[in-house]
Amino acid sequence: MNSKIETDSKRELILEGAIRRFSHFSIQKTTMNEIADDLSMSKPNLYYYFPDKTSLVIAVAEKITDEYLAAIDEEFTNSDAVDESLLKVIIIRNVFFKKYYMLHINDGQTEALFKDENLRSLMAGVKEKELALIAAQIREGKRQNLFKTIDVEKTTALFMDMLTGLQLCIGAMKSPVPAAEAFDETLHKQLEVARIFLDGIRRND
Amino acid sequence: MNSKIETDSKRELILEGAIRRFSHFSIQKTTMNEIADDLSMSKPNLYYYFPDKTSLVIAVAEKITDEYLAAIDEEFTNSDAVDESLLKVIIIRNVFFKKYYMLHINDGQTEALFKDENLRSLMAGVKEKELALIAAQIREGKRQNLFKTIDVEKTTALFMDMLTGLQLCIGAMKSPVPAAEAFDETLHKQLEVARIFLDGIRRND
DNA sequence: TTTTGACCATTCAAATAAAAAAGTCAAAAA
DNA sequence: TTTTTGACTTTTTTATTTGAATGGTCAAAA
Repeated sequence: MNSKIETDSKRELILEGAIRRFSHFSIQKTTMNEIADDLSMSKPNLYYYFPDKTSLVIAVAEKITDEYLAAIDEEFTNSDAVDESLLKVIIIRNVFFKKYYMLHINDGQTEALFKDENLRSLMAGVKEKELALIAAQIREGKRQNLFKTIDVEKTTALFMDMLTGLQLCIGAMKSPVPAAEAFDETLHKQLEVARIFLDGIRRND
Repeated sequence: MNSKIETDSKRELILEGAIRRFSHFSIQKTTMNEIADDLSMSKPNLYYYFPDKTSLVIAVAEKITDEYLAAIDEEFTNSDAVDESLLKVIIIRNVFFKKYYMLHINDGQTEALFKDENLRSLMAGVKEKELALIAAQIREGKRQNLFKTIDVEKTTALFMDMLTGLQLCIGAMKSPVPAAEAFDETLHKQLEVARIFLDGIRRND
């Protein structure tokens, strides 16, 4: 009997291989055979660790989104100025978006995958956690009398919708592979609007 | 020889018929035959007034966007409070978006059509004019010392991008025919964020 | 317990055929 | 001369087929 720890590390290896393929080409364009070949293993062996492609995708999504949420959390715990850290989160968002753009985990371009209830609920959960983190930060800003007496939940939702909307503008001018400049332009716009937004909810005494 | 005025009124009749079809079903789903039949005329007769479908579409787009720009202009000339009129513009935008949603003049869903250079430049011109109108209003707000010393052009662009982005969120949850609630939710979000945005650029003495 | 070659079933994409729509023209009607 | 039309051609779109690629299984070996 092999150790659980070795099985886990093999799973980890597969995940990393899958992420490499997924994020260079897309999920749709990478085959299970390619992932197996990259790792010099057979396809059935892959299926020994992951029952099907969907569960592999979900595991990948879980890993990546955990990394993302951890990065935000890290920023919030290590920061003092509330509004500065909110701007930093925008940068973190964009780093991740750029890095894992090809996965199209955000938009519904991965049509077929997104019919899967598990993936849907995973992403819903991530969005919820993300929202909770940002909301906590905004609530803290309110507590510090930095912000006006706003409805924290609603304001947070607006803030996030605004960012997402600006993000979508990138996909709207749908070149199959969006140029690097497009990402940077989006980031820039998001930062500018966020600054105005934060000014808009800032207390002015 | 028939009068020019009669020819023009016939063109107008055709335009109205086309708009009716286009906005109930989409541009793609309405055929030249359907438009002709609606008006009890033959297809070749239609082609006597419009050389091809594209030029008919462009004429329709021109008519509608003129109506839109006129509505904004009207609002701006008849208003006194700058920020109030900016919020009203959001409502006007949404009325038009809802009314002519099926035309998909905004987004690039009308793929084929949008390869047409004439239509592209028309829409670019409309966007430019729209931007100029809003910019004038924001500039007026600045002149009245209502707003901070901001870069009017950049701020206007951000304001519009923010609205467009929020608009796109509607299409992101792409149900083929978006529910009426979705429109209203978008309008509501746009108004809320716009209020915060305007607070953000407002002078606070 | 982990790994694999050989295999099946399903899905996807290229090719093709069928249908529909865009667009033309010569001639008639106004 | 301007406007209108029936009959026709060409182009585009849609449906169908078919062959290859891919996801997924299994019995057997390591």
